[in-house]
Amino acid sequence: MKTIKDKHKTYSYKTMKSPVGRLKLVASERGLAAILWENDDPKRVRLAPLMEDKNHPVLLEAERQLNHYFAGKLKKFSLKFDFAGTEFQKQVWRALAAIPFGETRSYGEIARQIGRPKAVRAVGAANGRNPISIIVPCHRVIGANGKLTGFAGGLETKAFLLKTESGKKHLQRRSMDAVA
Amino acid sequence: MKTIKDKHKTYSYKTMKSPVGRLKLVASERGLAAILWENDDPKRVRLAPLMEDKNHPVLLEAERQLNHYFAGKLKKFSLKFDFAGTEFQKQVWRALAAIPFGETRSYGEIARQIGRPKAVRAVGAANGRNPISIIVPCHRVIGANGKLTGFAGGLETKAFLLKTESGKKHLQRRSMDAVA
DNA sequence: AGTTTGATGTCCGAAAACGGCCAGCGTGGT
DNA sequence: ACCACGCTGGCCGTTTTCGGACATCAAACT
Repeated sequence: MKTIKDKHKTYSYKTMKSPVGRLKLVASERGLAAILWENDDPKRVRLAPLMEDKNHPVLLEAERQLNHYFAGKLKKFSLKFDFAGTEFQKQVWRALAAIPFGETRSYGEIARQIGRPKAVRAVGAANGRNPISIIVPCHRVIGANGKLTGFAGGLETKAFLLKTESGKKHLQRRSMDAVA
Repeated sequence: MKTIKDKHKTYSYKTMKSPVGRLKLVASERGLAAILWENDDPKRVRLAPLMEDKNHPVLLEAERQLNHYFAGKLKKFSLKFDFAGTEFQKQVWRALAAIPFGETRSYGEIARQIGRPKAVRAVGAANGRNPISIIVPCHRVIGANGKLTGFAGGLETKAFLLKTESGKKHLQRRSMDAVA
């Protein structure tokens, strides 16, 4: 039984096409809440009541910036987020958002950065729960050995995104090789 | 850790004095949500963000009716409720609300009434979680043998309320004896 | 007349499982 | 010596699972 509907907040969503497949953008009145893949595991990011709203200002703006990004014309997103998660998760996600275009970090680096050097696997888990794909660039986090380990949108997509952003610094090349 | 604040609904509350101690009335825009005892176990009824609002119309009306009730001038409350609970719990609570002034029911009777004759203990549990004390008269539910078994506001209060309503029918007298 | 037993929905705490990890070793090949 | 691998063990937040405990009561025992 157990039929409480408790997430009283409701979200608006709209979908858009992109080079990495159809995306579902989700927002509340407080900001962008999620970007999900077409076949995203429904229990990876959990959001209660969704209502379609193709004209939600936040969604329109997010779509606009994404299009620019995929066109190679935008390297830094500028949007308000409405994260729903634990304190720890939000710390991780904020750290992710700070990784510049074209660079990568290891899970350990993120762990150290948020002051929990040993919470490495936990960072991995939080990464996997990042609700805002692409814009909060969890794809820029790779193994300390340069290997691409996991990605909700599929490893090919992760590789594609990194390749698109490539020509930069860090472990970029090696990670590309690692997935090939 | 684990610090998600998820109950996005916010409630208004105000307190009032009564013959059974200070009460805290809580309401949403949809109706009365709770009436709690001064020293109510905080985990008995859980409500997220409370904001004091002494002029909330629902709260004022509830206070008015309660005062009339304690003055012996009101036997039937008339208010909109905003229950937060499982389907089962809401069924129980609705059944409670239907018990007339001055009468009592056993946990088993309630169980049968909602069509789950065997869910007797579950009814007891749901009773214990009744958010709206007094107005949703969980004090009118007693053991099949007439004993007063439990009450968030204390058994004395339960006895007091029943006594106040007494002079009616059913197991009333016996239950009074049972607690003495 | 007491005592035991089984059925029921929900909550709570404890414990275990589960990851998008990684440093430290040991091994085996050059 | 060096490197590339792979295995191992420990680390950590979150999720899941599980075992009781309840505002009971009729029926079947002792």
